[in-house]
Amino acid sequence: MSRTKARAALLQELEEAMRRSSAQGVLYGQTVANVAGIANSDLECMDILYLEGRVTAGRLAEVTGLTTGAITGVVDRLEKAGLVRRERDDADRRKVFIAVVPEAIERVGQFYVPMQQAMEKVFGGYSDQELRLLLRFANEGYKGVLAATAALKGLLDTPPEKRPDLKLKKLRRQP
Amino acid sequence: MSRTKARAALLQELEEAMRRSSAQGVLYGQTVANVAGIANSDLECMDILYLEGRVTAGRLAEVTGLTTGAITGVVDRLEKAGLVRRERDDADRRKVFIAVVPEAIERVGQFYVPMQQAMEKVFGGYSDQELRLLLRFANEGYKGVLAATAALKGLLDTPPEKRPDLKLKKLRRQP
DNA sequence: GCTAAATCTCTTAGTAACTAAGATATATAT
DNA sequence: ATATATATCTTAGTTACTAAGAGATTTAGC
Repeated sequence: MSRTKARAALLQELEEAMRRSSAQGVLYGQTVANVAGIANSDLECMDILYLEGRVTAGRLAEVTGLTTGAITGVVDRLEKAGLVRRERDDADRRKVFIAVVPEAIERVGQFYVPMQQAMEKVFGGYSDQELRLLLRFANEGYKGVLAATAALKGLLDTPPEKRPDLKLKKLRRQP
Repeated sequence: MSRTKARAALLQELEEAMRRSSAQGVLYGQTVANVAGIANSDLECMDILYLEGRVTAGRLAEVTGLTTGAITGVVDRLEKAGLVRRERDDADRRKVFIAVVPEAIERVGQFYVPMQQAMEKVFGGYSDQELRLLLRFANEGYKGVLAATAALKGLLDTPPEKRPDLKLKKLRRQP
């Protein structure tokens, strides 16, 4: 096998391995939501709030791709559960900031313990230098995925008849 | 900063970076479903079918965590869209295998092109040896996530009053 | 072999969470 | 000031989900 061909094979194997592990990551998230007894979108918003801190309802809609109406429902449920608080912005009173209540971090975070333990075990098999490489990849990968998401979203703005549409939604069973 | 403390900080940074990039990965998947015009679960099943090949309806339910009734709906939509075919097992006629129709790979796969391109660009910055490290990590990480998912699912079998429940579901807005 | 239990998918009825459109409240621009 | 824009919420209708159970087929016990 030639040098470049070996690399091509490596890249393909890597792509599949990443795809597989990220698919399993999605399933872990679904399981967390399930065990915690909250909707998937609710957990996703908690995750965004954890990473971004206090954000507006509109920002949640933007990031998750949900409508603002759907976000109202998400925040209603999370607020009623005592996980987040609505905080009106005094500078611009149209805005509503959503903030995680302190104890919620722990209440939700406990369900990530199995994942953290598994990851600590995996990381244990790597040297500091190797971990730094993984960190570099994680950061670059994040930026790559972010760019890819933006590129894909661009397709939504292209005229629908000009892009291939699978037309799967709004299908009802045959009588 | 001491040697071990440096590693602890590195691990924490790594965890956050992974969490961030995997969250963005979820969003990419949602965007694909959106652009393709199919439900999230439908795409998830297509992904499983791509990775595992021909699988039974029951296996899809097991892997996705959906009920078999929900899978019937997923497969109905995918079949009507011409992306999969139901194939009754002749050896055990209760079983229904779901198989991706050949052209569907391309029809769905096109939406992963932006991601592949972004990843190729990222991978370009790594030597073969480094890529092999990433591959090793991806494989070990997959196993770790798989184990973590199983561990978390174990909580579902523990008596609900014995485990911390967020009790968020089935909440309705106040009148 | 024949009956009972188990297994696999599908059906049905009801529910939760979503979208689309527009209402409301506040902010910005002319 | 008035008009336009922005941010969230509300309402009505839709979609995809669950729970429970009905077929259809297979496996186990006698």
